[in-house]
Amino acid sequence: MATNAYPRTKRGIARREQILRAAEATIGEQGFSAASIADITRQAKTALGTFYIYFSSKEDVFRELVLEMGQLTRGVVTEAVTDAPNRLDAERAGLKAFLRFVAARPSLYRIVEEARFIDSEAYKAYFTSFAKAYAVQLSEAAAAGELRPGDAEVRAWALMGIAKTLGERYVLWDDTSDIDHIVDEAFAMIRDGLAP
Amino acid sequence: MATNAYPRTKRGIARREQILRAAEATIGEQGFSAASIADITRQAKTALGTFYIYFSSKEDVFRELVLEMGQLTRGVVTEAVTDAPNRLDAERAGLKAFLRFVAARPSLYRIVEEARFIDSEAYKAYFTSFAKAYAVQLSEAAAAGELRPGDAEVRAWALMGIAKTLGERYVLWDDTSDIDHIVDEAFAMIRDGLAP
DNA sequence: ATAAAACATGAATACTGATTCATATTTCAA
DNA sequence: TTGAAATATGAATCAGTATTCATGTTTTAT
Repeated sequence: MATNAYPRTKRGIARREQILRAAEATIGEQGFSAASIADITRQAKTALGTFYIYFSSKEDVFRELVLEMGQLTRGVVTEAVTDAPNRLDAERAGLKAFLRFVAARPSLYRIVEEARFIDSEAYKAYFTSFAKAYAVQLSEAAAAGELRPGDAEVRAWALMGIAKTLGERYVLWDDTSDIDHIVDEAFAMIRDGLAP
Repeated sequence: MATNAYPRTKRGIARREQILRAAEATIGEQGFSAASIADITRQAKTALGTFYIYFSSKEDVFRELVLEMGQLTRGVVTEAVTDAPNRLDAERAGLKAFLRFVAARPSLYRIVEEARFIDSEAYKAYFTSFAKAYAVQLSEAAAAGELRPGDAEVRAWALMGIAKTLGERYVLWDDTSDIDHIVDEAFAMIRDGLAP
């Protein structure tokens, strides 16, 4: 029926979740195009048609995963940052929390990045909204004298760029590295710059 | 014949180039999956089958475009950096040259980013090799006292992350912004850090 | 207990688009 | 000039897979 209706029974709720997690794993590993609905339902141990009871299309699950990632990342970073005594400490804590999250949910992270090519609106919305909130924090911190003055929006995007790229390189590609070391080095640069 | 042989006549050389440029534009705009061979050859004003005289598959043109981007970026950045008096000036010049290049060849840039999902080996090779050369520069500059000491590899990836993300946000999404301003703000952060 | 609503199934449908191929045309070395 | 090699053509082939649907099974409200 391609209803994408929310399930009304316990069984339904569980099935939908099964399929969502299978989609996360399958699409995360194989990529959006290569992952077929059959692959997803096979992994979820359900029949092919069951997929369409809960999702109206492949794009649809994908979008839901991107949304989910948005909420999770925001939650994880926000929580990590709450008890930081100042903005610079918050930056370090936020970066570390983000990289840990990438390590914990690599598939979800890859999906968000692929969203750029599958559902660019969702991708833009995700990062633009994140950047906006981020810039507010940076701006306030600068006003409070906790940061050197500067364009908060450009800074927000630059800092997100650092986090994204380090996550890809040192967590997705090579997860044996010591995250703490990466965070320390990157943070030193963020705090003090490269000038001697 | 799916030979992917290099052409032997002037006409052949010109045709191959036509198709390559059409592939750059078409794949760059629509993305790899959405861009069909028919779209590409239509744009190149050739017959569908002609494509397979010069390229063995869609992946094949794609890979060539990624390679091409690698050479061009390296060339552009290297040249921009040659007559910088010191490493910090080189960073600024390199960032500006990169953003200008993204503005000049947005399709090529999008293709490289999509390579992560289409031909991840080519993608990894491209960035790993770039990062390696970059890290050498940073390392030597630090040894010469032009930069504060620090992990050159992490720095290289962080700096590449800044460039990539700013390129996406301020050039691909919103090319009306003033590139010089973006470069100045980002560079100030790279040089001096965020600490007050 | 029972019927209506939810949910599950997987074979069949439908469509897209990559790749091939038999056939023409053009180029170029001898 | 000429014919062998290169190049051009686009209809036909072929494979994959997203989505539907007719038919069962399970759950839940009464």
